[in-house]
Order: sequence, then structure tokens, then C-alpha cells
Amino acid sequence: MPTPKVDDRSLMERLVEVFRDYGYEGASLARISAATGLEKASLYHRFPGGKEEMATSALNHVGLLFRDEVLAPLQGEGSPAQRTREVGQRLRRFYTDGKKDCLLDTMSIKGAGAALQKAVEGTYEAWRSAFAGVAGEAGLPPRQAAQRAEDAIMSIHGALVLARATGDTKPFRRVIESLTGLLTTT
Amino acid sequence: MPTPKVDDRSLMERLVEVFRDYGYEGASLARISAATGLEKASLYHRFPGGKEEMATSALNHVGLLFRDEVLAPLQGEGSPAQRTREVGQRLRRFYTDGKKDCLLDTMSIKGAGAALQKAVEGTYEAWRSAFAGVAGEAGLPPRQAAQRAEDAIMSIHGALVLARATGDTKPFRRVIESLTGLLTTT
DNA sequence: GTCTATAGCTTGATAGAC
DNA sequence: GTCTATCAAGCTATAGAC
Repeated sequence: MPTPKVDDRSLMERLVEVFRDYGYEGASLARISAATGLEKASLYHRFPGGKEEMATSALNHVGLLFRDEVLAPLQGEGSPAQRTREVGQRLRRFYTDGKKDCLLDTMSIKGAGAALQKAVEGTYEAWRSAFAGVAGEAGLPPRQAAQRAEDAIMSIHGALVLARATGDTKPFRRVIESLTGLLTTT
Repeated sequence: MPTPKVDDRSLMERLVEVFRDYGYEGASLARISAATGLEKASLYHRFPGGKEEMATSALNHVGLLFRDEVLAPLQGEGSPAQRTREVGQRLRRFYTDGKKDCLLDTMSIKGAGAALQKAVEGTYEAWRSAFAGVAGEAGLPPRQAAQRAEDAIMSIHGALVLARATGDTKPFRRVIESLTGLLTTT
């Protein structure tokens, strides 16, 4: 059977889901196997580096996905406010209205290796500079733009933590609504 | 030897540290044993309910500590702004300037039982109502006061996630500086 | 490329000596 | 109250058949 049972794309998606929900240490190969439909040995065939490679692959996949599916409009057409509104909608979809966690959050807890840490930092930096860019275009001086970008990212992650801890997703939706004002109002 | 090797208070402190850094699943009994200086069997003597009881105890301990050491000044003397400033200082100490994580965050990741979830929610609610209370005293209408309290808690947790993921603790300190304005400016 | 079977270690938890 | 020794079950990882 030279044709894979699960294609790379959906394999990555399910992998992301397990690591996102359980963290690195909590994502056991048994759970991963159940979520992907592949036996452990098959997982090692696809990821010879073992669990750590599964985790870094998932993280890199999310990084690219986030860039292409969420941040992309910031480099597109329209006013800064319009583009930021569009990104807000995509953030809602990406985190399914606050019900889904952020992989960067759950994976940055101790227990994972240094390679993971690098991937996390890179994705954060891409996010930060994209937000700071649009804030700058909206007329904010560089220092302020950078702070607003940080503030926005912090609010979003704080909202996701709150949603995970209390089950209440309303604050997340409120944060998304305030995003355009935060990033593009001088 | 009827006298304990480690007193309850410092036992709880070290317990909190392990769960905070590694999460529920990552906090193995081996790590807990190393951190506390007690063998596994001794831990089971102090916590007959096993790892789950260690976790709930740690969580409840932090809840009380946070109420007494951080939130307490909100019910004390001084103007709302003065009291909020004092709480900001205590938050900086509690999280050692953003270098320490929040137990409520790392422990709310899947893998722990339902008893833990309840303890997490309770501590959050105490925090939320304390913040909303001082915002109300500062003259904010109830709905706005509640939102500001949520915003403050989200910013703090977002800042801690950011610090964990990137190693940069400056945003956390900035959030603390803006706390008084956020909660007490009409 | 997937599987079953298994190795070897670590996990949470217990029994019983002191 | 703490310890050593032990258990079954879990874990990550590998070998080898198809």
C-alpha cells in the first residue's frame, strides 16, 4: 500500500488538535494514534524523529497556516481599518470563537525541547510585526505601533486562557471587536 | 519520626512550583518528589488522594494566597487608585515580574479532573469580582466595571503567556503599570 | 505505508519495615 | 512520618511481516 492512509494535510490538522488540547507531555502517542487513525509504528514512519518531530511539524504547520489564513489580508488591499477588521473575522474562525486554544500557549509549557521553543518564538514574531505594520500604516508612531501590537496579542491570548479556564468565550469576542480600534486608532 | 520532614507550608509552595511549570500531566511524581525532597510513598501519606489531591491542594493554596497576599488591599484603606497601585506592586511580586507562570493557566489544560476545574473557576471569579469592585468604587458603572476587570485579567494572563513563550517580560511590567488607569479611570 | 508484537523505561499507586 | 521495594499500566520507540 504505497498510498498513505491519511494525507499530510489532514494528518497535520489532527496532530495540531491533540497537541493544542493536551500540551506536549499530555499528547501521548496513544492519543495521537487515536486522533489520527494511524498506529504508533506508522507515525514513526511519517515522523522518524518521533514525538518531538511531530510537535515541531505541528507547530510549523500552524505557523504557516496562521500566516496564510489569518495574517495575509494585512498585506492586501483596503484601508488599515478594513484589513484589521478582516483579520478579526479570521481570528474568530481560527480559534472558533474562543473555543479552541492557542498551540503557542499550550506548547510553551516546560517539558518540550529547545527546537519547539524556537518555532514558538518565530510564529509570535511574525504575528507581532504584522500587527505593528498595520498600526504603523494607520498613522501610529513606531514605538506606539509596537506597543499596540503587543497589547492586541496579549489581549487575544489572555482571552483564550480565560475561555479555557472558565468556559466563557464572550470576552474573546469582545476583544476581537475592539481589535480594529486598538490597532488603527491614533 | 512523628515530626514532618517538610512543613505543610513549604511543601505546598514546592508543589505549586512543579504544577505551575509543568502542568498537570507534566508534573510527574518523580519531579514532585525531587522538588519536595519527599519520596513518593511519603507524598501519598500526606495526600492520600494521590496526584489529583496534590493538584487540588496546590490550587486551593494558591487561591487563598492570592486572596490574602495580592487582592487583600482592595478591601483596605485609601482611594481606589491607591489601592489598585498597591495591588499592581503585589502582582509584580507574585509573578516575579512576569518570570513565573500562572497556575490557573497551566493547570487548566486538559488532562486534569473536574475537581481541578472547579477550583480554577472559583479563584478566577474571586479575582474578577475584586477588580470589578474597585472599578465600581472608582465611579465606573457596573457593566463597564465588569468589563474593565475582565480586560485587566486578560491583559495580565496574556502578558504571562507572552513572557513564557518569548522570554520577554517587559510587556508584563507595562501591563502592570497601566493597571491603575485601566481599573480606576472613568 | 501500514500493521502486530515487543522491548525497556517511566508512570501513578501500594505494601510493609522502621 | 518516612523510607525501600514492588506492582500493573502507561509511556516512547523499534523490529520485522505484509
